[in-house]
Amino acid sequence: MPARPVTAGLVEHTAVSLREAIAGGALAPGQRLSEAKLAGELDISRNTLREVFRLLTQEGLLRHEPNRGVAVAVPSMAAILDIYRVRRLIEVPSLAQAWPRHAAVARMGVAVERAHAAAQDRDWRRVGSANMEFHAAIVALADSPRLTGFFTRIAAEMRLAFGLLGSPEDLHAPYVDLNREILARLVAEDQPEAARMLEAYLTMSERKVMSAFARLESD
Amino acid sequence: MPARPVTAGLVEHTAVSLREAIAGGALAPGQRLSEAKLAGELDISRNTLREVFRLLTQEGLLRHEPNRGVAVAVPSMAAILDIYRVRRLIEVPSLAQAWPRHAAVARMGVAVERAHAAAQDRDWRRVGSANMEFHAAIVALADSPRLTGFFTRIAAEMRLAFGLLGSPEDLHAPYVDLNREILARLVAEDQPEAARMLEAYLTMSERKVMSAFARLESD
DNA sequence: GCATATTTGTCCGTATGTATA
DNA sequence: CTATACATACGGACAAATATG
Repeated sequence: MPARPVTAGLVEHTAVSLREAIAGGALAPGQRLSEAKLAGELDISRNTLREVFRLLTQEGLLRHEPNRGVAVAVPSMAAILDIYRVRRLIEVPSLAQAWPRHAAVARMGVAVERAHAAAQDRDWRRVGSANMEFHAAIVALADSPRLTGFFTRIAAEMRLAFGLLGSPEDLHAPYVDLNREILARLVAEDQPEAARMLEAYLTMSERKVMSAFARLESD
Repeated sequence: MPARPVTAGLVEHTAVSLREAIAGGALAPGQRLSEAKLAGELDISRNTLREVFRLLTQEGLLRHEPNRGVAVAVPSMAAILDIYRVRRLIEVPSLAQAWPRHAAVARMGVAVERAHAAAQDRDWRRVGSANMEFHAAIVALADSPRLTGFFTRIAAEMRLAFGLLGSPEDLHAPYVDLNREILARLVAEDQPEAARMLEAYLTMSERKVMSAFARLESD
């Protein structure tokens, strides 16, 4: 039984599956992943799986310890603080200097509507996803491939943290209307006010995430 | 003759070598890298080399085309514009909000001295390296692991571009004294003026790089 | 503290599909 | 259009490091 007939994209395909498994909480933070076992479960070879591990390690979703294999990354307080500092640095100027008729503005609108619909269904995980999409669109306003790629990595780490915290209502719900308001200010060409609101959002969100995290660690 | 006795770090070690080969110009931009051939030359297995390729592709030094292998990335005008936009976004706030007695300030000083010494030797490549180290230290002022990692990736791309342009005197020499002045302003706790000077540097440098690039493409 | 089992790191050989001369 | 080269992926092997009893 020689090699499988599929010849392309197995690594990328597997990476997508693993990303979802991690962000979705199927793999708990800190859990070690055995090459041999996982390769067997996914029905791919160890060599292929190792390449997937390299990708996800680079993205910050896995951590690699020499001769000890890889484990799902565990978000720390320091990591969350750092992530919000970076988000402030990137998102606020992107929004402040945005052109109000940029294509990404439409993406922001779609995200707002999706968050609204999800909130009516009381599906807070979907609200969280839509919210991240909203912020990804803000970064896209800057038209910088490198910034966009960097934010994608950061967003993956945030999803990991949210998965650890659960996705309770008060972590995502308050921002549905705030996001809509930010978008309205932007299309009204009042970027300074939009940027101020975004900064307020980041401060509030950071505070909530940090306190939820503190509750979690005090077990 | 079974597996080689070395057991750790072969991938990282090889990645370092390849990075230097690329940044140093031993591998020309656009050149395709054959797995089998390179693996033979470096005396490592193809599987190991493929993992190195994943790393460097993620860093932007190589480009990967499905079923066509990897090639050394070729810097484009768009890439250089993007890099300088990102550098402005990251470096200027880092410096503006810096604590003048941060440990990274010492690194800045070392970089200034190294650049000075290299300039007296008229070794413009070494001047360029020291200059990048100076700016890496500026980013380190922000104390953000994610920002530092991101800048490392950007710096690798810049070295690639400089290698393509050659390292002529006028591309690096003017900044030795300017960097020293920026550092002096910072230790004098005049961050606003230091930040202004940094912004002026970035504008000048970007202009020179872009025009050198344009000369290169008009062949 | 030692012998042993497990797991990672690396190698090789080979099959298959895609691209190119 | 055929031949050839090459990238992609598989499986098996073994040495070294780590974990376990």
